[in-house]
Amino acid sequence: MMTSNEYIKKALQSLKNSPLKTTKQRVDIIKILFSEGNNHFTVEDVHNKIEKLGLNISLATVYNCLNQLTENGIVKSVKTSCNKIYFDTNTTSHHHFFCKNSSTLIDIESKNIKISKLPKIPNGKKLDSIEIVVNLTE
Amino acid sequence: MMTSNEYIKKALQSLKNSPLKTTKQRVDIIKILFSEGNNHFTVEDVHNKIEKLGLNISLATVYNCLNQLTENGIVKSVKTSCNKIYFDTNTTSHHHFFCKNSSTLIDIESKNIKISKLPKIPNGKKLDSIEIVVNLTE
DNA sequence: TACTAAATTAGAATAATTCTAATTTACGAT
DNA sequence: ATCGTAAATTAGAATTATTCTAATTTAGTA
Repeated sequence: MMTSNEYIKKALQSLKNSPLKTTKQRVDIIKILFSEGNNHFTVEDVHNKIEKLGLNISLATVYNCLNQLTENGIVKSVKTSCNKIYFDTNTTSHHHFFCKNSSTLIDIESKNIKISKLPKIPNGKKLDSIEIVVNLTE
Repeated sequence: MMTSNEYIKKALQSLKNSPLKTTKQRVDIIKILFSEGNNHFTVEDVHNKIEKLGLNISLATVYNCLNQLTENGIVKSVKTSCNKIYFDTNTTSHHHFFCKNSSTLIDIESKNIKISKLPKIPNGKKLDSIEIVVNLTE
């Protein structure tokens, strides 16, 4: 199990290895995202934390930053049956519980869910990814 | 295999059996939705067909109608990794291919996909539904 | 230290959807 | 058949999430 500092360090290293510049805003956002290890955030969540910390990062930057971290494999984005995009600090292949009442995501490790039969992929297309969401109620 | 008229008749009967009133607009929209059997529509798709047919149904009504048909089990709604809600005339339990390039949905029959292992449902929650989306590229 | 492409920013723009409040309609009761 | 009423429809405003724009600032290389 990694400590939160290790998660942050690792993510900052990925940022350095990416073509993205290491700006103050990106470092602050990465610290917020990875301060609790694997976690899920909406843009709103991140922006709220920024305000609470007294940091001054515009909403546009939060969007830009999260999108670019996603494009560069530092976080992952997840769409759910509510209308917001969630950003996931767990970039390994995995699936999700989604609780409709509380609008929260919970990771399902790959090894804990198994598909034993898949349909034939339509002609001319190729498999990109399989997303499984197990919807929960309270 | 049902004919399109049979699909329409069946849906209109479900409308009659529901607490919803049988209005001209709802009948027109059901005819559009079910005229090709199982199919997927965005609100925009439906509204375009309405315009093309020279019908006069406001966008608000299309939204209201599709939402209420969904609430009453006459259609199903599907969220995809693009940001639109799709309405699905197939109300049986099934899954989807989603082609990211063309933004199209294709049904996967329940029997053609099988989950052989499921994680433990978190305490205090209960299983609502499992949504599997097999994302495709061209 | 200076240069330049990239990043940040505020605010406008867009896109999908929902809300509002006035008008119209479906349909059960008369 | 007609009436009364709750439900449905409507146009347009409002909201929500997100992206765009264009001016300013900054990171990192030369």
